[in-house]
Amino acid sequence: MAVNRPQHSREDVVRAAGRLFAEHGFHGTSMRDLGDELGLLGSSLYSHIDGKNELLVEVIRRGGSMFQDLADDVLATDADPAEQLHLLIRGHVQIIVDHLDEARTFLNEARFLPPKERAVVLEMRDSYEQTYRRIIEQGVGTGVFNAERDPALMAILILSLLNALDRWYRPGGPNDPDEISQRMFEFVTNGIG
Amino acid sequence: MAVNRPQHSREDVVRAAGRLFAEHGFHGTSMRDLGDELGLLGSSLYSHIDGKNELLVEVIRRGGSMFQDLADDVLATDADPAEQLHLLIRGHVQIIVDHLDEARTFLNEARFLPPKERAVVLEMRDSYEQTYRRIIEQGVGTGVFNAERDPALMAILILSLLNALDRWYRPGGPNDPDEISQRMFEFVTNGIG
DNA sequence: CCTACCGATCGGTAGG
DNA sequence: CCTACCGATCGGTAGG
Repeated sequence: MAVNRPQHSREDVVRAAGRLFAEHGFHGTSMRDLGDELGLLGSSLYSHIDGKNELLVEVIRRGGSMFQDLADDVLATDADPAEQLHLLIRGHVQIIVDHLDEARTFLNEARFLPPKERAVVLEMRDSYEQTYRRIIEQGVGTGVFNAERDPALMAILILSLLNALDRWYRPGGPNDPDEISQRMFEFVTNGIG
Repeated sequence: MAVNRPQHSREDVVRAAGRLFAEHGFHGTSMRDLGDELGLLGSSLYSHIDGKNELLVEVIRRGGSMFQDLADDVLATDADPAEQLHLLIRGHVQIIVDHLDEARTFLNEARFLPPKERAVVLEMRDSYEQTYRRIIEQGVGTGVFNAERDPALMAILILSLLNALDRWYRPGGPNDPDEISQRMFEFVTNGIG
């Protein structure tokens, strides 16, 4: 009897894992759940991957690298600080909207990563936050921002706004991504006062 | 042989559950973990409670009712909209700081509630969000706020800011709660521009 | 609150 | 990718 032919790629498995981890959480998703999602047995997944933890690492790595790439891209422009902040906000919203599963898993499930990989994610987040902080500081320097009291806290608050999007954004909802980023940028620069 | 004497109250069990659910998530916490936390066996917990789900419901109910009470208290004042918003922000920050475990469980684990209880939480959140929206609308009416384009979205953005606090607040950290709420209020009203 | 369990489910493996 | 498992752990119960 020949071994059955694979019907799915490793890529399919990672994507399905992202979907389930985002919706039910890492500990709320069993390998059998994941198998069901793809129409095969839980045990069959091990021909594509080494273990459940590897899937979490892979999904979160994908999520994290998108934000990292965005920060690199924005820093590579010679736009002024206000424009760079606008680009960061627009890009961040776009990532969450376009890659909701990976973003949600990155934002909500990273604490369940093995210690070493978890440390890597914490460094990535810190570096990403520093990008915001430096741009704010530059904007304070040129007078376009008025946050000299605490740019580090302002960076946290802006990221709080952005990262909460994965909790209320619904595809096809009343607000499209461009409108959301525009309103967020206006809120960040002017508040509601 | 007499039955052993209880060393813990139901209250102890619920509080310990809040601690573990907040840190490891509902599905990342076993009844044996919870027993360990209290120095007894997992099976012994069932003399205090009916099941694991009941603990989740109870912890989240406590979290949610604090925010509900805050909204009621603030609406009962005859302060102007800006002052009411300030009170909401200060109260919300205080709740998260003072009851971090219940707040984190309420904010992050409610999706694992049984359907009926989950629906109750969604209603509570919606009602709480409406409180923010109405106060913003009133402030727009009196001219103190400038958000006539979308008060509903502004309410979401303000709550995004507030609810993210449970992710970065560390007891005894560099920012005390009063300072955090003050900076948040300034950010909400003026932004960083 | 413990002893002594229960059936179900977990992540994962050997072999084809 | 399936068959046929494995030991460990899960939420929970009966009885004292």
